[in-house]
Amino acid sequence: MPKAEAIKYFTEKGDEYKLELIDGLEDGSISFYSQGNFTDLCRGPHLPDTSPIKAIKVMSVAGAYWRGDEKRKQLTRLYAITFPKQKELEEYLALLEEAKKRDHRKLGKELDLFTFSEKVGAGLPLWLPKGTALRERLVNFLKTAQEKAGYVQVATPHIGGKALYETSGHWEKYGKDSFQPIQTPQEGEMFMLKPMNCPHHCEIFASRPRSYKDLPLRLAEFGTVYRYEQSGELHGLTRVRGFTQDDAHLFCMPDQVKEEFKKVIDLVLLVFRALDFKEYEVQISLRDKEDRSKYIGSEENWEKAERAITEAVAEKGMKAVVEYGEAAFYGPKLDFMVKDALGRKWQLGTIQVDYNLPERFELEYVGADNQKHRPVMIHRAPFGSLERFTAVLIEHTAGRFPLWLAPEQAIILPISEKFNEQAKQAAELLKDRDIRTIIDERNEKIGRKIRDAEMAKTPFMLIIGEKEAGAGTLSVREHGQGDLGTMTAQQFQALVQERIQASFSGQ
RNA sequence: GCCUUUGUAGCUCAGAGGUAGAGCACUUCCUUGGUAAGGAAGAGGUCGCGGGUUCAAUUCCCGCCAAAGGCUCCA
Repeated sequence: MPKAEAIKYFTEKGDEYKLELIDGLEDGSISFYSQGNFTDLCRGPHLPDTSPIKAIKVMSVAGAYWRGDEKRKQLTRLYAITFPKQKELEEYLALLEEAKKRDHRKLGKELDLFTFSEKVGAGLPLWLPKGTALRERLVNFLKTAQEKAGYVQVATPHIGGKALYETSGHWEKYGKDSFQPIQTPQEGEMFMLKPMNCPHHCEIFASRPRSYKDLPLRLAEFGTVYRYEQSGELHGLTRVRGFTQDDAHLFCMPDQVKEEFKKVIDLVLLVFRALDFKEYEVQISLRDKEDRSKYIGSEENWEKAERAITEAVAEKGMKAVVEYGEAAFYGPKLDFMVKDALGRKWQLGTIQVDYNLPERFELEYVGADNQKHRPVMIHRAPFGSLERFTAVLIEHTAGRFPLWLAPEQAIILPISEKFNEQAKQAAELLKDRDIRTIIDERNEKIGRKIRDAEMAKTPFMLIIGEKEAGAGTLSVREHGQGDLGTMTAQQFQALVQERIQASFSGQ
């Protein structure tokens, strides 16, 4: 249809939205499609005809901003799904049901990992003992890996003077949308809850003169930060207002950037491999192509930073997608995206090259030439945040954590109360052998104890009855597998160690 | 923040203008049982919070808070 005719058609219909769309279309590329007596502007075709549509279900309704712009009006969007066969629709719905069972919010509650309290506040997770046990293991795992990679740990406070964020640019960029400054009895004195760790780390770098011999300086901190996320964005542990980043800032000389960046890629991949994350997308997050006002720093710095990332990725031989407009305001990023149970993508690991904050904080080191030089910063977090990482881990494993991470690795199940004493002795023995063990001392039958332990997804169940008490052995049952037979505590320990080692060597 | 929906016991949920109910969990007792739920009794709730309408509100209306699915945002 010619453009003029299309405009006439929608003017008569009084459809301002379609008129706006036509306005942006080339004359000659304007097509209409009809279905029955319904005719509308459509780029089409989606289907040759409607015959394959046999099963339809409306999934949800939601408001959606016109053309994705939150300053524009919101229209009602209907989400519906169709299949050629009713059975396929049912299968798809069953699949969704299965995915919901892996939902970390549901499993987090069932497995006693974390909780929320209205009194504490939305988006402020409370880690329960079992969740904390898991979290601490993740932390220790990464700390060990980082120590090997030449990182040093630092610790900084949860707040920082407002001036710190004026220097970094965070105040200007996010100040209004942040938790507001904290006042003190001292007139005019203000502190911010820290939304990032980098400014504090910059000050550590600046705390004394640095030599090129000190570089790269790798400052690591499991730093808890607070961001006032929009209320509608909060989502379980994946999007929260208080979270702990496995953060580090690497201060390097310009010619060290690429090499350091590649080493960080290796660290992220090590983490993903250890946790069996096989499906992830590597995303190069660059600036918005049109709107450059969102970013700080010179064109030259940005180009250098983007080049460092692109080249490092190419030299690593990694497949990556490029997304424009996804960069941080101070620099481009390499993001590792992983999907949750329902297929929603989340950013976990991130590595960022930053020429700008060192400039803003006037960071310097003395080079071999005895001249002052500006370092380059790499911001990086392999997990991203412990909260989000744990959430995705729960959904990937459906709560059946790798043995080395399981809050409880074994549960001792006495056949009857008569064997509780022997169970306690066995538990002590296993704890001495560094196996996290609990006992089910309840007055219940063995079938019941096994059922509950299976539901709690405890990796190993150790049954002690008359036979075992007499022989000094344990009957071992593996979660989801069944009876493995009897063995001594020593043999069981060997089994556990073997399993843990296997999970680290990629089976 | 915006749109739609939801909020009843620790959990999953039923209920109705006349001050609440089930299953599981919990406590006690009986049972001492060998690989996925033994039996009985008991206890447990300001029906998210604050207003309003009404003789009477947990139920109807308004506001707030929180949650779910989207949109927008994400240092």
